[in-house]
Amino acid sequence: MPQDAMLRRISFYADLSDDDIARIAEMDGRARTFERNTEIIDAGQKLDCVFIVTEGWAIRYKTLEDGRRQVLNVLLPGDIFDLQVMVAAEADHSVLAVTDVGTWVVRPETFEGLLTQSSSLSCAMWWMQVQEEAFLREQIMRNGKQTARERIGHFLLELHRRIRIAGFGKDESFRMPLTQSIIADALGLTPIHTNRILRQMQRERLIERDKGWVTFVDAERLADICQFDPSYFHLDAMRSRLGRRV
Amino acid sequence: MPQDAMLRRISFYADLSDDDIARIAEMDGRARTFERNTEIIDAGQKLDCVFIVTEGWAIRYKTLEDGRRQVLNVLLPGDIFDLQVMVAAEADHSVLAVTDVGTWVVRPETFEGLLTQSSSLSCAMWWMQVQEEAFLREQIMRNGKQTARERIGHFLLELHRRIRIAGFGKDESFRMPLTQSIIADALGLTPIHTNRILRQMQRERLIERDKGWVTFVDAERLADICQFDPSYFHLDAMRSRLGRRV
DNA sequence: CGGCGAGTTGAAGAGCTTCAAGCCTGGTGG
DNA sequence: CCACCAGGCTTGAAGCTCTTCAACTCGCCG
Repeated sequence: MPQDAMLRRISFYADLSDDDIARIAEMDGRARTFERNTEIIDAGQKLDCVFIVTEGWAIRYKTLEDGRRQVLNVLLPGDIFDLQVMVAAEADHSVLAVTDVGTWVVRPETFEGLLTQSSSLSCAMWWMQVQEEAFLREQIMRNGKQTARERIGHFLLELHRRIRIAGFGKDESFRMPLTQSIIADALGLTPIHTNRILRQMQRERLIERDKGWVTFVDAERLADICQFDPSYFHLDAMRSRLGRRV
Repeated sequence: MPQDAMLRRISFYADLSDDDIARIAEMDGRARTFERNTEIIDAGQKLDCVFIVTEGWAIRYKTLEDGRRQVLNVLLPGDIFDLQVMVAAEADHSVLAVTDVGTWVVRPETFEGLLTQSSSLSCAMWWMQVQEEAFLREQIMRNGKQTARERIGHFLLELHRRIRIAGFGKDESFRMPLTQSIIADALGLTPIHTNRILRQMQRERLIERDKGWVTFVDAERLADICQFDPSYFHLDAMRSRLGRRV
């Protein structure tokens, strides 16, 4: 069911009642799929619906007039975008399907209804929002003050953790469909340099790459090198609030 | 009155009724001031109140373990931080007073009451939130894909516009209390290079600097050079929603 | 089998950093 | 009233990280 990804994700942020689950399952909306390499949202377009990623990877990005592209963030299954639609804003950036992407499209009123009806759902949405903003801040930190090597390691560790939260991947590895060009555009590097650093990290046995999978050989050492401190995920706060492991 | 800055700012985002204005004026809270160069919020601390800047400049920043500092954003009079407190999160970054800073401190319940009582206020808050996230994204873009020269110009143009919205500055100039070190830490540069570029921009007669004031000699040319496109402020959308100039 | 997108590698060069030193200005105290 | 100090600003020179340009390889799909 297309709402599964959303359910799985929201359960991570809040304890849902049976009513909540029913509300999400019966939520009015329609499925819409996007082929890989197609635009889901174009910068400048009027936003009129909330999207929930049910499947696949997408990227938010901005382009400068001369074509330079900056990837802002990665969207994974369970991610919701954009709550901006609530104030009828225009998109100030674009969203591109990196793989084939499945979405569930919901009218803002429907979504708003969901939030006002259930304080658990509303709270979960706040958490997702807080986390998303934290990702943006961490992205600024990484690209502003870290070396290419640190950026790439940090980025991979973040993605791994997010993929695990979304319910995919394994303990030390995950499928990573982003091209080196996309990684480069996310981290403010050239694809060439990104490639060199990735190869170097393999040579140093920090990571392994095979058929689109990334494996951390020694995640702790890597986290140490990159100064990856996952406190910005706010998992502790959620844990203590919910009284369970997250 | 300390709430003035907040009133002035919110009026920018929504048409307030007399009731709304009264609600803000009577909002329960206390004034608190911070001397320049003191911490307003420390990373890791439990957030328990909403702050509204009534006076002065502050910066949000993160530090790496080895001391490298990244400035994430600048806080100006009228800015509200942090709505994260609504989910009782811990601060994942710090806030530092750059000048002497006046704040109005409000309990989350009080603030939430304000939002639930008035849809205008709630809507204004959404706009501020959308705008703040847009600033973060623009910061990522700038630092990731622009040259030092472009970054500095873009940053100055953004600050000028924000200061104007906050109700300060003049058409082509504004008081800018950030040191070159802070600018450097915001833009992922060294203070030395920041200085060189600033001087170069003066020599090219793009800007003038005097006694902490920055003046744009030819704002249009500068915006062109930096590819500064203020659509991320979402002013058009607000204008059409409110039916007035903003 | 051919072509295309993605990945890989080398060599040269630009942009920014690092280290080092001097300057300017506003505030403090004798 | 002036000397002095500290923080911020300014400039030079050398060097490193990352970019640019160019070419080649690999794997996949029609």
